[in-house]
Amino acid sequence: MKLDEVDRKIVSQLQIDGRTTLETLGKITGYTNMGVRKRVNNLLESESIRISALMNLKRFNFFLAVVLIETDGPETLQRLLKRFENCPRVVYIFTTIGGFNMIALVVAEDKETLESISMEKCSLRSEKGIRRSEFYPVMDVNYSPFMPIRRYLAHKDLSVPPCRVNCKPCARYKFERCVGCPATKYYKGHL
Amino acid sequence: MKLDEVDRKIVSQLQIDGRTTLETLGKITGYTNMGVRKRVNNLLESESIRISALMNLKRFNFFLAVVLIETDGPETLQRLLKRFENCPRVVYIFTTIGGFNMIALVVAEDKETLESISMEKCSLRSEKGIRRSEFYPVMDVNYSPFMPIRRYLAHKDLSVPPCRVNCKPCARYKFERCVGCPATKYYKGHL
DNA sequence: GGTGAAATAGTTCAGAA
DNA sequence: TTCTGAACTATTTCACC
Repeated sequence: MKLDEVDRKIVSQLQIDGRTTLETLGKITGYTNMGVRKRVNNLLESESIRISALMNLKRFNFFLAVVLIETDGPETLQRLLKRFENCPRVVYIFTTIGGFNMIALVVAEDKETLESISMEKCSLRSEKGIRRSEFYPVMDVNYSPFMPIRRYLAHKDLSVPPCRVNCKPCARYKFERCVGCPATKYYKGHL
Repeated sequence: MKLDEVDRKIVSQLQIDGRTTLETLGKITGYTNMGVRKRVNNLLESESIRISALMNLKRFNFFLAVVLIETDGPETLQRLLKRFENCPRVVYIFTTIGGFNMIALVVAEDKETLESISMEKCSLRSEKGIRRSEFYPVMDVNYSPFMPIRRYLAHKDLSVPPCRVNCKPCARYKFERCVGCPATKYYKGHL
């Protein structure tokens, strides 16, 4: 995908405000609103860009962590990716080249719950076949506190979490040291 | 910031499509468009959410890397944060607790240029006071290829890059092994 | 990419809950 | 304080150039 000057102006503006009207985009580019509409629609339909609500981690008191993982092979890696595909607490999982072959960004609504996804049965590290892992709690997110948090707010009515690890029998959940999975009816958090 | 059921529905929908009309949001929540307008404006004005264009890393052939850094103290860390504040290639810098105290997400438009920001004078690791660093090129971004890339498309007219390291005298830039900083007039990339 | 008219959507504000 | 309804303004859409 290549962008010309006009596309660049459009995308730049939509980065600042994704709801900018076609009219305004027209003024910025010197096109009519129909002209930019076609550009914007092309960018969206080709999935070159997506216009989406990001959440302010600071405002919602989200706690973020980076998890580094070394798996014993590609099967474990694939199993992990599949298992956490719909986990609301996983923002991104990168597969990487190097000593660690997987780096994940995870999020939770308090420190206790972040601890759960660091060590409990529902954590990334709990998967069989992980040789080594490191967990880095994030103190501060620099440059922009806005992040594309996935699915945190949807359903809340499942009886089994997307990762298939039930919260109910978990000691941390029982003793109120974890708010549980946001996708299930067991969720006790504020979101 | 706390969200009620209505806010949650609104934000959920805006995550899927940030340009959803107030009318549609009204239908989803059972409110009138005025009702949701207030909600949406509150969310935006309080900076709880931001609606923004994300770029598809795959579509634009972006190369991503995770950089782990251990600094010799808080001064180095602050200096680094300040220096890369406006670097278009830095997506996020997290300050963390643990063996590494800084984790950055960086982006480039080809492998050669990614290599530059891994080792050249304009790289994060070039800062004085770094004890140790690791660089993990990302093979694959899972779950969503969309990322809030900052400032990549703006200006392109500076004579000195935001990090203050000139591209012109750099050997990699001269020998076409780096497209240069996207914020400057020396930029030779496709974006 | 642009036009112009029709259709949708957004805004304002007085008043109800 | 929060939402509604109706009138008004702005924006978007559609078929066609």
